[in-house]
Amino acid sequence: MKFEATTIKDIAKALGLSTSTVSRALRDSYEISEETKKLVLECAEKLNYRPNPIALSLKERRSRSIGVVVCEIANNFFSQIINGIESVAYERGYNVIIAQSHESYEREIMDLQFLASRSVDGLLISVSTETNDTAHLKSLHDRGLPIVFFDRILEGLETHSVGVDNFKGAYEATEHLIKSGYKRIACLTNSEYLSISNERLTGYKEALLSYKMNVKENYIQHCFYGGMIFSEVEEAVNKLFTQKQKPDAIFTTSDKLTTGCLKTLHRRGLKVPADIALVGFSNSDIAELLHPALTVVRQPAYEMGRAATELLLQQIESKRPIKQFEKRVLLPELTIRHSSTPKIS
Amino acid sequence: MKFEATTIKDIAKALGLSTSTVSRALRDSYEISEETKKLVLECAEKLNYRPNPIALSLKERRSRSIGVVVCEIANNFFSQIINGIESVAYERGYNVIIAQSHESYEREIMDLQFLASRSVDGLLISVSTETNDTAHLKSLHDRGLPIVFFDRILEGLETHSVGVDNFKGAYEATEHLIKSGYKRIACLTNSEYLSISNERLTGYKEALLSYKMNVKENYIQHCFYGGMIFSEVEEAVNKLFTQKQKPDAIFTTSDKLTTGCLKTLHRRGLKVPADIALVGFSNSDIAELLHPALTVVRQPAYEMGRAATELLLQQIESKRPIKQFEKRVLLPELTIRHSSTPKIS
DNA sequence: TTTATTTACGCAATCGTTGCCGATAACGTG
DNA sequence: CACGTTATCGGCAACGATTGCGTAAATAAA
Repeated sequence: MKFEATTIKDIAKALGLSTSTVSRALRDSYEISEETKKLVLECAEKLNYRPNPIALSLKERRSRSIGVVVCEIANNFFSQIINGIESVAYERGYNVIIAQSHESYEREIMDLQFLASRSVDGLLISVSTETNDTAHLKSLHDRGLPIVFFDRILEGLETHSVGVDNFKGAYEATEHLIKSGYKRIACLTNSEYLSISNERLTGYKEALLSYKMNVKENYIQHCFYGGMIFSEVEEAVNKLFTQKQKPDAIFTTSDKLTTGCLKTLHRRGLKVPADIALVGFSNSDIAELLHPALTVVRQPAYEMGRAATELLLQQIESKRPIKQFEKRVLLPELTIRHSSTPKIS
Repeated sequence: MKFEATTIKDIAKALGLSTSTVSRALRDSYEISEETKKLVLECAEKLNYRPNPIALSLKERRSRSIGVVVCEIANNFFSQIINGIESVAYERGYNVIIAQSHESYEREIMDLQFLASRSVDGLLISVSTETNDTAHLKSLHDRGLPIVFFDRILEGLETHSVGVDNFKGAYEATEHLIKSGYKRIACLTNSEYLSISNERLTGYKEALLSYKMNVKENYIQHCFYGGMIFSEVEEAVNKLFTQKQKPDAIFTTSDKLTTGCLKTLHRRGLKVPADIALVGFSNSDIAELLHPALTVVRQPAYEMGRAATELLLQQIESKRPIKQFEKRVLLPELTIRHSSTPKIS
């Protein structure tokens, strides 16, 4: 099964011209007479000619495609990010090739191999939870592949990056719980490898300290796979309830952790917020429909995707290597709903 | 900024061989001595050689990439589908290029242009809600581009297709409402252009008729943009409540319609299911956490994506044009939760 | 020893496009 | 008339990899 498209040769043959002339006529070169140009253009139209991007890629050594690596597509936050990425890429005539790491370092390396071998012009990546070194990225980057980090950012590689103010998001969420009267606030967070985990965790801790509350390590649970595996979340939540002093609120630091946590609380028959309050990072657009309506920290995912892609394309299309790298930080937004209703005590 | 990869020429030069010999050695041709092969292989390893897929594409007239057109990525159902698509494509060494139609016919045509010009080897498409003819697809299909429909299937084009038994899903959902004691069951559905809408609507109607209940046209509301635009859903729901006989249950036929409907009911201050029951198609994985826990018809989205991609790749890689087309129909699953609790009357 | 066969490799064309150079004709200039 | 200029166009090579064909050398067969 082949798909035969008309080439510049077909036009040349039809008009008795050379391919060079046709090529130039199509690119509106000054060397070609208006008459010939018109002929060529008409013929191209008639034969429905489309330049072959593959041939162009080969010649120009660029593919006009960018690679995107995320842990999962089926995740509100990332699908919204991809939406933003796709919108800019589309505007600028670029393909988006998507790969999922499924939170596996090994798979991430395979993804990069794959994307590099497909000659992507640039890379947008939110690293997997297992990733704690930059070796695999560095080798590509050193060979000249533009890379932009988004969401999960790795130190040790000089590139652009786009994220949110994780500290602020976490601080405000925790502060909100404190101000709502909660005294024993636990935190469910991702792998310690991830920059975002640590920033959010720090925000949580700082908020507690600001209000003269203790940071209890027992109240901090790490879920290595960040909610991708439900049983892990369930176990972490259960651990929180083995404490002598049971927490009266939980702050969760990612989308799947938040929903996973809520699910576990439901299964344990706990009432939110009566028995325990819940505030979490989430980009679900039905947070208000949850039981109870969820207080969430929402990230501007679409804008993050757009910003990251703009930075990447700017770098790809830059004539000179870029030395000055930008770290763009957007603001998360706290939306207060019922899951953190002020405590009655 | 360029990304220089090692080519077959570099190996040839390094070893004092011709490119043909290197090429053949790498492909383990019988014409090359074991000795030379070993040299070449070692050198390729050392220089970290990766064949340039663009050059291969140009020569073999295939790009090893497939195009996917959906209305929206940021939608549970479609992101799960894409997950399935990506999994098969990755296994088989294909790229996935994603385009969104945003439910616009015009945008869909542009997407197809774009994908065709990027020389995709095949196309997976769930048409936009505005699409009601096959002209744009037919011209590509006639020129030999393999196409597989999924979810939303268009008549008038002989291709493979993958969907669910929409009739059954809708029938069972409606039947469940009937058996739960609901008497005035309304239906919120998508554009009449879409095959899935009609099949689901028919399932709804047939269920009513089977139980000797009237089909009231006033109880059927079409949302042209299928929930993509919230205000449309809100308006449709509000219309249902202007009836003299207000409905006591709503059946919604797609993911965003279901959540949009629930959101509207919340805003109107209606209790579900006490004031009105709700059952809908949805692939949200937090349906059980909604208020109330939602009774849903869930489609095996991941499997649909996998099946569609397998059919497409089979067609792409087939030597002879395929004459016999398959319509693969998977089974949706009804999960009963609280939003359709038996009526107390 | 001569001829046939095998082994192992190189040359060149090809995919579609463009850049560089060269060619040709018409025309103007001194 | 000789030469330079300009306008228009064609030929060739190259991007990276594959492949049909040709061929030299080595080996086997006659």
